[in-house]
Amino acid sequence: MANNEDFFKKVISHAKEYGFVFPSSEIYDGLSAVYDYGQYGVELKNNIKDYWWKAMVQYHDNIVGLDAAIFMHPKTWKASGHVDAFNDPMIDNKDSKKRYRADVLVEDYLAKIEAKIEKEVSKAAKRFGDSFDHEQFVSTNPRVAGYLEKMETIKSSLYKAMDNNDLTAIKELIEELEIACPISGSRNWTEVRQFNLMFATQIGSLSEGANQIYLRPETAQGIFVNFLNVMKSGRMKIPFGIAQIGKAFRNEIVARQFIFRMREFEQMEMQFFVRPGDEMKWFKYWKEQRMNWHLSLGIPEKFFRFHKHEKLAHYANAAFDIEFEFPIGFKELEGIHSRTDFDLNAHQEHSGKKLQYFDPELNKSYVPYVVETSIGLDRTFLAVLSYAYTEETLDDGSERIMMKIPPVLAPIKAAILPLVKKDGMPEKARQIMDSLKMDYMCQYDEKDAIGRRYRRQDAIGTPYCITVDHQTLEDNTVTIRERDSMKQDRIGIDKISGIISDRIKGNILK
RNA sequence: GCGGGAAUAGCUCAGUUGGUAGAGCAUCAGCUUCCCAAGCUGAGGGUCGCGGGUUCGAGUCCCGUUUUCCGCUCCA
Repeated sequence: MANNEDFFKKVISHAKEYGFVFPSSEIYDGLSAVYDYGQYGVELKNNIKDYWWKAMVQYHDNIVGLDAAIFMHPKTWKASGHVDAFNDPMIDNKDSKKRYRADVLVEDYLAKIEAKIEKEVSKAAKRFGDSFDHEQFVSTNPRVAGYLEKMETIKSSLYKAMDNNDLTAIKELIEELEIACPISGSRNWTEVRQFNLMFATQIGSLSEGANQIYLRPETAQGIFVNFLNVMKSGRMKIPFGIAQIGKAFRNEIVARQFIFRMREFEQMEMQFFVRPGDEMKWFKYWKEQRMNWHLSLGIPEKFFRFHKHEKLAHYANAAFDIEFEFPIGFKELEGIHSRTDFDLNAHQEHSGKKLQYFDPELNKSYVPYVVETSIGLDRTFLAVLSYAYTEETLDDGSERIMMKIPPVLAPIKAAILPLVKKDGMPEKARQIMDSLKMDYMCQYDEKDAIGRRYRRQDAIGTPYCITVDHQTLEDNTVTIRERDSMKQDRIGIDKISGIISDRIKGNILK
C-alpha cells in the first residue's frame, strides 16, 4: 500500500512537472479539489473525448450528439429528485462523531415538550375523572400554556430559519435550547451544513424572486429534457441514443484524491432509449460494448472489473460499474445503469408534456425505457495517466521515465528532431514538421543531445520520434523511433504519415 | 466535517541549540555535433504557503489560516 501511495504521488508530480495537470489558481494557494489541465493535459483530454465520441456517435448510426447548457430550468431538478433528496441541514457532534439532521434535533426537542404536556393532561384526567374536559384544560392550565407558547416560539424560529435557508439561525436555536447529543450527551456541535450537492447561483433580476438556479449535478437531465426535440427533428426510431460530453458540478463534502473526485468535473454520457421490456437486452449489450471500448485502448484486462450495484438508486432497476485499478485501488470509472422510465415519466409529470414515442410495430405510444452509460472523463484521464506512468531500468543500467499512453490518445504524436543543429538538418526537419502538423500534433526540438530529447518525448508519451540525420539530406530517409521498444527503422519521408496514421487509429471497431 | 501528518526553486529534498537561503535534476544562452539521460562554460529562478505573535534577530518556536496527504465520515 505504501508503494502504491508513493506511486500515486509520483504520477501527480509527473503530471504537474510535465504540464498535464496543475492545481487551480495555484498562485493564490489553490482552490480545494479544483484542477486545471495544462498544455499536454488538454491534448490528452481532448483525445479521450474524441475517441469516445467516435465510438459512440460516429460508429453507431442510431446515436446522435447533444450539447445542452449547464443552466437548466429549476423544475428539472425537482423532477429528477435532486432537490428533495438532498436538502437537509446536517450537524455533527464532535464527541460522538454522529451526524444528525439539525431540524430533526429541534423537532425531537419539540416532541419532548409535547410529551410533557401529555403528562400534565393525563395527570389531570386522572384527577378529574369523567368530568375532565381536555380542551378546556389545555386552554386554561398555565403550565401547559407556557409549554405551548415555548413550542410556538421554537417552531416559528425553526420554520423561518428553514425557509430562509439560514443555517446559522438553526445552529443558534440548537445552542439556545441546549440540545445535547443523545449518544455522547455533549453539546459540542459543528456548524450546520447543507448537504445539497448542487451549487446554486442567481439568474435574472432578483426583485422578481425565485431566481435561484443550479449548476447541473449531472449531464443526463439535459438529454432527457431534449428527448422530444431530438427524436422529432432527427426522425429517430427506437432504439436510439443521445450522447453528450460536458461539465457537471457537485458540492462534495469531501473531494479528494487528485482529479478522482472534483467539484467541477466532466462526464461523457449516452442515454439509450428502448422499448419497455427490452431494457435488459440493451443493458447487457452496452455493458459489453463499454468494456470493449476500454480494452480497445490496449490497457490490459486485469485493470478492469465489473461491480454490480446491490443497492439500487431510486431510478434504476439494474446497475453495474466498470471499475479501474487506480493506484488508490479499484474505483468506479463508468456506470452502466438501467434507468427505467423514471426520468421521462418524471419530466412528463412536471412539464405536462407528453414524452412518448409512437411505436409503429406495436401500433401504440409509450414512455421509453432508458439504458445509460456514464463515464467520468477526468477519471478516464487519471486511469490513462496512472496506467501509462512507467519507470524502467534499461539494459545499460540507465533509468527512464516513460508514459506508455495509448498512441491514439497521446498528446504529441510525433517529435521531429534534427540529429545535430547544423548542415541543413534543422531546415529539413522543419520541412517535415510542416508537412505533418496539419494532421497530427507534432513537436520540433533541436536542443541538447539526441538521447536526451528522446527521453523528453518519453516523459510526455510521444509514440514516435522522427530523426533527420546526414543520410536524410542524401536520400530523403529518416529514422523513426518507437517509444515503448525504443527500436528504430529507417524509412522514406513519404512513409511517415502513413505509419503514424496506422498506429493512432486505435481499435474501436470490434 | 472530525482527527493526525506535511508545506523551502519547475520536480525531489537538505537546512545544526533561532544568527545573511542550499544541492541534485530540470529550464535558458553559448560551446561541442554525438542515435538513446547525467561533456564544457555561463545564466535565470525562492519575501521558505499566507497572516499574526515571541525575540535584538524566525525557514527554525507559538497561534490562526489556506492547500495537500492518510484514517474516519459522506458520495441521491
